[in-house]
Amino acid sequence: MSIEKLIAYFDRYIPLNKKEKEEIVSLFFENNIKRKGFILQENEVCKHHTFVVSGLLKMYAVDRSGTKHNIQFASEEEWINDMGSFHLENPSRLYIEAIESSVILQIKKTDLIYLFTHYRKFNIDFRVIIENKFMEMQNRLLQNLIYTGEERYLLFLRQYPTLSNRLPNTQIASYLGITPEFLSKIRHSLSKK
Amino acid sequence: MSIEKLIAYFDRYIPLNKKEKEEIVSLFFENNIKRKGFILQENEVCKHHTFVVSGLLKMYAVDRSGTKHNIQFASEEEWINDMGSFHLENPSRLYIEAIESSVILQIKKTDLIYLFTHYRKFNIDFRVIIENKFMEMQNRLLQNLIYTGEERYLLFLRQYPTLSNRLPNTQIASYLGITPEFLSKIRHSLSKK
DNA sequence: CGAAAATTTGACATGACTCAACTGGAGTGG
DNA sequence: CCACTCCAGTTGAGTCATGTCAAATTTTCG
Repeated sequence: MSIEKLIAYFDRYIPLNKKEKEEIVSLFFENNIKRKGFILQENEVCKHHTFVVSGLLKMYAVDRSGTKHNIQFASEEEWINDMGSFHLENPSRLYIEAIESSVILQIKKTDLIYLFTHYRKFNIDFRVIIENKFMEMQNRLLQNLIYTGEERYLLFLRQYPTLSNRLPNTQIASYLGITPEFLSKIRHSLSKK
Repeated sequence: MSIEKLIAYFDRYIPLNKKEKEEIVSLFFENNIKRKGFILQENEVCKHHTFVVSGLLKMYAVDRSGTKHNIQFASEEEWINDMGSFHLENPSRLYIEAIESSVILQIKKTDLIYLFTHYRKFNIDFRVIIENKFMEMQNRLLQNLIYTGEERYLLFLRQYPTLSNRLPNTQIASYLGITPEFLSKIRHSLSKK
């Protein structure tokens, strides 16, 4: 069962007692998303927080000219949602789409808040999760400011070797903030070294 | 007294009782930072979380060629630290420097953790603070991916009108991820409209 | 007042984008 | 399981946004 993966995940950081495990089982629900399926689209309110059991999702924004910009990927044991829309309950400007067919576990906002108010543990755990995401985001911003496309590509390969293999280059380019054509040229010039 | 500003700040979001106020008074300590003074430099571990009572600070990274890249500003009623270094206790790669002479209140990591473990309130409050910072950071990343320098400059003026007036253009350019020269050209071309 | 920093300006260089055309391989329906 | 479509990847020519460097000018703060 997928829910056991989530329990094992929590258990690793904040050992859970029986009652807490039961809460998890009753509050999270499972979903299967096919390749190219969406769990969030522009103008919807992001109503759930999502834990990825297996598969791979991407979150992206679409600009005026229709170009997609990947903000985040989420694979096994990672969390994803549009935090802005989730907390403020306003329409999202983002999409969350499955790159591979995926199994996910979701929780409604009210239920997550229930967990936060009744169990200090979860509050701490989610604070730490988000602190980590914040640092990752800050690093990425810095890398975008400091490094060229080629350097960012090499850093990405080093930092996410597994992901690199699962992702088409188009998706990597969109994440790095360059065009697929330019990434192709980067790869060509790297191969000559 | 500065500490009252901090108490008023907390009080606004999470009303505090007498005991909690006393904890705040005893755990935070005041510091005066002169213009161009540092509260964090590269290779130091970031040992404190900092609340700005008055003044203005910036956090930045320095790249290979010596160029500074502003990551964040913090003025009245805002928090600043290098979260990575603070939590993992490893040497920071960032600087935090006063742009204006500032009055700040600081708390040691161990004391902050004491607050987190003994008062659910603070845990929730800091989770919300960081969620907001995360969203801000994500927005900024997106803006950097989607918009040109000129567009980002106009967005900055609109989003932070007060800050824009207090900051030299050099600092704004560094935050936007463009050179001061290029910002100057942008301003010139805007003035002709 | 005087030094240091900020701003401006111009000539030139380059990283990265756009558009269009071509190729090859992967997924899908019959 | 084959044929077909379609999408990812590649390549090249031309262009644009932004950077670099250097020098002159103005502003700011101690």
